[in-house]
Amino acid sequence: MDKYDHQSIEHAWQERWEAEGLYRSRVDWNRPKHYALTMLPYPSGDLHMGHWYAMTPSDARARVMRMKGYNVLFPMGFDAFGLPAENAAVQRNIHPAKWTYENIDRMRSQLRSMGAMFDWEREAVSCDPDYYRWTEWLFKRMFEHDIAYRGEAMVNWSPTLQTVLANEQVIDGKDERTGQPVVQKLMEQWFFAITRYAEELLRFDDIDWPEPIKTMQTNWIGRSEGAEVTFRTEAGDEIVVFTTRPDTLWGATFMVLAPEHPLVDSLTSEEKSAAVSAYREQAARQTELERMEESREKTGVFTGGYAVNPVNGARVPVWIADYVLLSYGTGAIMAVPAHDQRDFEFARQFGLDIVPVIHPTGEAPLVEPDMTESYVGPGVMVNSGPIDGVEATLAKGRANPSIAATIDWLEHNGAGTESINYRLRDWLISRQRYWGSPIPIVHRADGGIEAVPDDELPVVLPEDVAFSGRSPLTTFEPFLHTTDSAGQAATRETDTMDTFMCSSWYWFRYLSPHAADAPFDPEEAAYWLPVDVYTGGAEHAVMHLLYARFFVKAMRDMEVFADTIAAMRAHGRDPEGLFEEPFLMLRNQGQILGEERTGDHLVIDGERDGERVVASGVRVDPDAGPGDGLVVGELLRRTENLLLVDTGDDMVNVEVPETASVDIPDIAGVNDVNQLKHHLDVQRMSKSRGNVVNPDELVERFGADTVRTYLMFAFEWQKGGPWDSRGIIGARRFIEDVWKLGTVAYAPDAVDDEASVALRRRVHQTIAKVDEDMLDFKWNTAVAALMTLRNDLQEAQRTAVVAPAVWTEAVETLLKLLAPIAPHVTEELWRRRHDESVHVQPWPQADPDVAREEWVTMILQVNGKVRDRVDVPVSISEEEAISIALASERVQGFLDGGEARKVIARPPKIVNVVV
RNA sequence: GCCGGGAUGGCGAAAUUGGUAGACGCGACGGACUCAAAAUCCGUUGUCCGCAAGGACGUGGGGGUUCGAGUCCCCCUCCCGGUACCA
Repeated sequence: MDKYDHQSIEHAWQERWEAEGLYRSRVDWNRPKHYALTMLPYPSGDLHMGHWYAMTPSDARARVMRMKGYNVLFPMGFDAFGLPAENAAVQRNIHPAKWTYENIDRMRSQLRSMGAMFDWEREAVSCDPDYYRWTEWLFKRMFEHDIAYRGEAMVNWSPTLQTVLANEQVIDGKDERTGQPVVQKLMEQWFFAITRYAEELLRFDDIDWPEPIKTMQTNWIGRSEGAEVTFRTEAGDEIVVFTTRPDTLWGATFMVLAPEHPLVDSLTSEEKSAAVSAYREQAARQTELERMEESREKTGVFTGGYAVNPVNGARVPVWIADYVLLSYGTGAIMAVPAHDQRDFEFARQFGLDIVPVIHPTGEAPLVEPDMTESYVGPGVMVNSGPIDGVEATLAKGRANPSIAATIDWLEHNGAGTESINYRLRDWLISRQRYWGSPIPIVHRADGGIEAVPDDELPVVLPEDVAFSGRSPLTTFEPFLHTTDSAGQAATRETDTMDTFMCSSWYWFRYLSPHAADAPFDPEEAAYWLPVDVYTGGAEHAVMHLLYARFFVKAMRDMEVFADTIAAMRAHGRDPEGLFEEPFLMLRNQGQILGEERTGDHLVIDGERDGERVVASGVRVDPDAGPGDGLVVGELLRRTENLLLVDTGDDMVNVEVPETASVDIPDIAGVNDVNQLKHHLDVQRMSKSRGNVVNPDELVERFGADTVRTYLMFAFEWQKGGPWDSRGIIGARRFIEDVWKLGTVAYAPDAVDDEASVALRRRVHQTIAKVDEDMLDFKWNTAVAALMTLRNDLQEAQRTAVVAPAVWTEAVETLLKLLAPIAPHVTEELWRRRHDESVHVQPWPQADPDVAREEWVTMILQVNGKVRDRVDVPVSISEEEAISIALASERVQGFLDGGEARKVIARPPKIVNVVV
């Protein structure tokens, strides 16, 4: 028996699989297809644990499907445009293309070390002209169908990055990548009309996606039912407002416009003009961040103008305030302070009228001066003319009687219409950046724009450019100057596309990455589409996954799939419903965090103040013992400047005032409380925290099979969790044990039929368990079941009484079931026994008759507490079960000579005797 | 604040969806092998009481439903993710 040497085995098999083309996937209409997709990585430089965690289980499942007889496509590529490459260019004077392709080369070889069944012939790289030619082509189709349009809009401008960001990329008024503030700026930009698909994007009927993702997308789209109501200014201009509560119109006592609203100028009276423009300037200067950091106190100014409430002719003052956003609804609201908390606060702030129009259910009528907050509960409409007495419920839209009545009234009287509003805004795809797909548009001398002809695509990024801060496209003359369709001088569009554009269609390019006359080959697409299962991180819940869905729906409407549908029909496949959604099934993995650590060992000097200690000095010293300070112990928890310290026999609360000194020898410079490490402080892995676990080193030391097995075993996949470097040894022992079982010469001393039957039973139970768990993404329990089979095989080897055929079936089943998880070691062991690859073996099938247990342990309870256990045949009847239970000595003891009041029997599981 | 998800041994986690709580693994402890250590093998390992047989307690906290609750219902606490003046 030779020793398990993971390095030689893994290298050898990776090379041989590649040479044999084991993982090439070809269209074969005689076999069912399975398109498994895992999110493509950004080529940042090195593959990290997160990639392994996401990809290797996805690979394992694809392998199971393959062994189950499916023709499986499992491709890989790189999402290669983006800002980091450009930053590298500026900082290190290396061309973005060079930086990107070098990273791709390194990551490709790291990906190969996983031993995954990626079909590298189908690799697609989004920054290849071969690829972005078709990104441009898709943009052009969008342009032709008016889905892509040019519009002026308040945009999120990042002064740091010198570019515009999508709403999805702005978190808390800061850029999600750099954390730098973002300001509002009016600019002409390219948009995709994703809002046109809002309604369709809310439907998830035919796809199997996690509920949280569906909820997040639904919230992001933010559908609101209500009405648009037209108010008229005294100058005769119309102000349209959107409201979800048209029934409260009779309580509208003023209006508020967004500071940027176009009607502000004409509304503003002369004496208010200075105050209004001052307020508008101040609002424009503010970043979103500043708006949020401000106290929630409402600000605003009166324009001096008035409008007329169309339901009752009331004259209402028009204000401007920054709590009304130009980009949502119509940029103007009717304010109903009695029944909207924001309006209420505003009205109190500026002494505006508050008129209640809902009489709360079961309470006294609202009296304005006594109100301390708005009333948003149910009741009956009052002071509301035609809808007085109508019930107002908590239901939204027409489901609420008062809203339905009001909408009918508005429509009948021409004052408004039923309307639906979305929080979702059109997708801003312009980026003032170099390293992205060019937008194939030229600007004519006459100010018009036109698309670059298809046969001139792609508009190629010029290579020989210099990088500073701004995009070189804006100044590089050879790129800038071109001619339009009439041969006149024209300039190129210098914006490039958001990289989410590239990743919104990449799974189509995988089908035929070299196709020269279409984004994808209809013959390939007709067979492989749609994607059957998609795996990746939940952080893409609203951006990538929403854009991807939008793209497929838009492509469908632009008839990009016409040839594919024709090809499907030619092959007898029904295309109905196959081009509505990109990914039929979606599953998200969690995140692997940095390793847990113990808290700092602290020495604290200071004074006791009742229960707590107020520190004068805090020092980290691992060697300190009791008596070295007032409080000595491990830091368990820190909340702001409050520490919870475990001294070994007590928990002490310590307050660390700003004046206290903090000394952490490992961290240079002046230290503060925030730098103290507390117990169980787990964080995302990052270079700056120094808690990155490098998969390359683990693969070198333990082997890819062990790393794969451990990642699948140690976590609940959807959840993730902190890395534990101690646990990996368990996976390694398991792989080594499999090696020993697979290489040992088994020769029983004697054969015991009962032991043989028992082992076979366990084998078939394991098949059923692993099969179910692997399809259901429960890798941890699948591996646990295989470990249990390992334990049984070791036992069988020790006792040496099972029949050789049973032993062989057990070992070979273990190899086949483990092959998707640990593809190298199982291949080596299998090929020592057989000529073919283990990876093309049929997936084992559980025989229920073999797996069935004959005897089980029945639980005997008295008053619901377990008092005895007895082995019974599974077929035991209720009567037999009860008589066995009552005959039990232990049960008798609790009966104490008396009668059972009641006996509940669930044979053969349990009998509960109630006394 | 609102919307999701969660809390089970020293640790990662299981639990056929109302029926033996803690499978599987890590760690720890004891033993074997060894001059010794590592590796490996065997055993123990929820807590408490008990020499033992056994008993009591135990799935974040409090109540409830049930013969029986980690699982269902109500209330509360804490943690994670998303989102936030959306009219």
